[in-house]
Amino acid sequence: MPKLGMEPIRRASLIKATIAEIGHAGTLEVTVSRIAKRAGMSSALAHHYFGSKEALFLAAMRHVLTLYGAEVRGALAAAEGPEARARAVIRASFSPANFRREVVAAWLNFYALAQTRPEARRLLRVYQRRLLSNLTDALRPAQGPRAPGLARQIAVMIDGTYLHAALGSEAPDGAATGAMIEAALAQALQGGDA
Amino acid sequence: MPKLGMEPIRRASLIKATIAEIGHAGTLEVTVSRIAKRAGMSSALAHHYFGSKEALFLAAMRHVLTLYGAEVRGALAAAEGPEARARAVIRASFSPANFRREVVAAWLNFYALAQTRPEARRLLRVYQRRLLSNLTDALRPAQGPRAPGLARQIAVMIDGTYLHAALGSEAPDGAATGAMIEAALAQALQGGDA
Amino acid sequence: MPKLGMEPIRRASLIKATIAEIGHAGTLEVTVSRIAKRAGMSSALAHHYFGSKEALFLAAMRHVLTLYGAEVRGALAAAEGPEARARAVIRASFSPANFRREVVAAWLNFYALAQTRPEARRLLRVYQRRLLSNLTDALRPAQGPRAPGLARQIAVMIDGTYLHAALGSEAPDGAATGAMIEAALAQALQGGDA
Amino acid sequence: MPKLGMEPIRRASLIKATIAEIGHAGTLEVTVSRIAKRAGMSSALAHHYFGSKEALFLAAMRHVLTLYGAEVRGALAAAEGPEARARAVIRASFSPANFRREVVAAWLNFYALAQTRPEARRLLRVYQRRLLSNLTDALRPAQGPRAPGLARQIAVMIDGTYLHAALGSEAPDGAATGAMIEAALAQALQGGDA
DNA sequence: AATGAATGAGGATTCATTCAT
DNA sequence: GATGAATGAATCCTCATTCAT
Repeated sequence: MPKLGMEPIRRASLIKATIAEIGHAGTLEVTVSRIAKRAGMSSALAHHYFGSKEALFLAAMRHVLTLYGAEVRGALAAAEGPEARARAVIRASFSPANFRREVVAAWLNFYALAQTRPEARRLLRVYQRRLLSNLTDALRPAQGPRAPGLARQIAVMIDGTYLHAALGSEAPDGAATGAMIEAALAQALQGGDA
Repeated sequence: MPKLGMEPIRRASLIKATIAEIGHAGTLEVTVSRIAKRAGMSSALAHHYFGSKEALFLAAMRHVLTLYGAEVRGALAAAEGPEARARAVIRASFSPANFRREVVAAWLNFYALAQTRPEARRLLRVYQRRLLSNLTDALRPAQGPRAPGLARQIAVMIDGTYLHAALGSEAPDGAATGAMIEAALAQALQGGDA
Repeated sequence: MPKLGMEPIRRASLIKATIAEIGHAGTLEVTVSRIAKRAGMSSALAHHYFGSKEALFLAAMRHVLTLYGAEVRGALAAAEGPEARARAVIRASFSPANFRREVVAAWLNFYALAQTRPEARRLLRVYQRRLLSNLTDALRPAQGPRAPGLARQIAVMIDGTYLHAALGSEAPDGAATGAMIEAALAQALQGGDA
Repeated sequence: MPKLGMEPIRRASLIKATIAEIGHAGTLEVTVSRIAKRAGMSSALAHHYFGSKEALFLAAMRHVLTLYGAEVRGALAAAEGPEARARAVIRASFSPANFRREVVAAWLNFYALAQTRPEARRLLRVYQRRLLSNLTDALRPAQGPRAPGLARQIAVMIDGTYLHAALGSEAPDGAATGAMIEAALAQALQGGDA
């Protein structure tokens, strides 16, 4: 019997290395060799497991989006009350795990990738739609017909914040950023009630 | 017979072609040859005028940012009253000239470029700072200490909207988008007054 | 529990798969992996049994030539009289077993292989020599000194026909082809007698 | 004004080098780099002029076939009388220019190539058809309905001879070979008349 | 016996850039 | 000013082959 069960380990290593490398370089123009080296293997093995550079990129995207989705789901489960649910989504978006320089850089580059690769675009669209529906569902009980508009507004602010963070030089401050958006939300809610 | 005064024309052609090509490809991975061909000259000439691919990209960025800045300035000059000035900035951001698929795609890619190239980063920072100060200045008379926060909120929404637009499949609708942000602004102002 | 006696079975599978794969691809540029997969095993096992890709190719060649040789011998044994013996050789060359698209393609590629690999060349030479002596022996009783020339003429026609068949789009028609050569032979004999 | 008119020179060099390299290696598995080096340039330039390895191979094939066609046409023009015309075709096929080890090896590999590449197959088919019609036309005046069969017989012998020559170790002897086929032809004609 | 794991070597292709004219 | 010519360096990808289990 041969050495077995390496595949999932290698795949995970490669995905992690891909995100790290893209984050580090700030570009999608990273070579498969670099990624493989960071993951501790030959580039040939990377191709063996993923078939192509693009497939590797897409897997990395899927991974980031999956992690994010899981975090949002977890936060939603723990939240009680509509407003709390909306805040939970925001907070998850800026949790330390997601809102790291590295991941933010990768995220931005995935947006760029989505311009060219249909599959990447599809993935991001799914993410957007889910984010939007999560927010809308959370806001509807209290805001009724204003919910979709508010949800969009918040979604746009989350993405815009990522964009800004990608430009900052220091490590992005998730807490502060989240607070800002939550404040905007609070104000919006308050304004609406007035 | 060397044609005199060709330089500025050639440079402009190349910059325009660069933006068009990046917008069309949705990537920075466009070749100098393609750009040059679109501009109706040899790639060698492109190098002659700009020295390197990177320099050409930066010039294109500068061009986009300059156009945008001019538009904002124009709108500001025509606006009367603080709120009108804030709305003017928003509207300029989504004017037909700026908020085209092509330009949006280029813009997004410039953000990605800024991750790697300090000069690109510098340019985008200047743009951000100016946008922010324009908005803050416009809002301060009526909002006082709330102005910076509101300004940041709007700025983030503008950028977030660009990001979203880059993902959409149809031509982005500047009017609708601008209206959404203006509505958010109005609400924020109203909420603040309450 | 190691299965005993698998070796000959595995080897035969691999040889068959090699011919099939070359025939199917029309090239020697088939990978060991593909061959092994077609034979239902891992490429590592193929190497275990044959040591190298080249050795596998040579074994496949040997197989084809051996089959052909057997067929010729069988036909000769059944033939009575000089002319019948010559016709038997021709017929064997275009028997359904040998004159299949797949085998013809492999055959042609083996000729190409013989350009580079001495062992492959040696094998083909042996085949040629045998074919020639079979024909010569068959023709000598009736044709005397003309036998060698006639034999060569027929041999050349057989090989040329394979070449043509390799180019045809439909499955090659062994019966018709053999008939043509036999007719040529008959004419030659008749012409000689005249 | 730049250095001009290199293209045809380079293309010719590359085609010549391709044939030489294939002939020398006896395989299509020659690298573009080797070909380019033999032609005295970088492999990048080879790609610049031909676009791909396959295109280069096809151009080389076309060249060989064109040369052959020209030689046949020349020989036909000089021949007087039906039989002489048929002999001319044969002789041209074994002229020193065409029947060189190198070219024969390339020829054989082109046949192998034709198994995979439709364009290569098309080219060879054109060659075959032309050869056949040349021979048929030459033979019809004297042989009438027997012409097509005879033509095919000769064509097959020509190709078979190339195959045999590819296997020989010494430089192939065009004169002797041609003579053999001509003898076969003569005999066939004589036989037919009988 | 058998195979998944792993890689080194190599090859086609691309491209920014330089240069001679 | 302008360009065809030319290339070095890189990158993705493939594959025969080896090895540990």
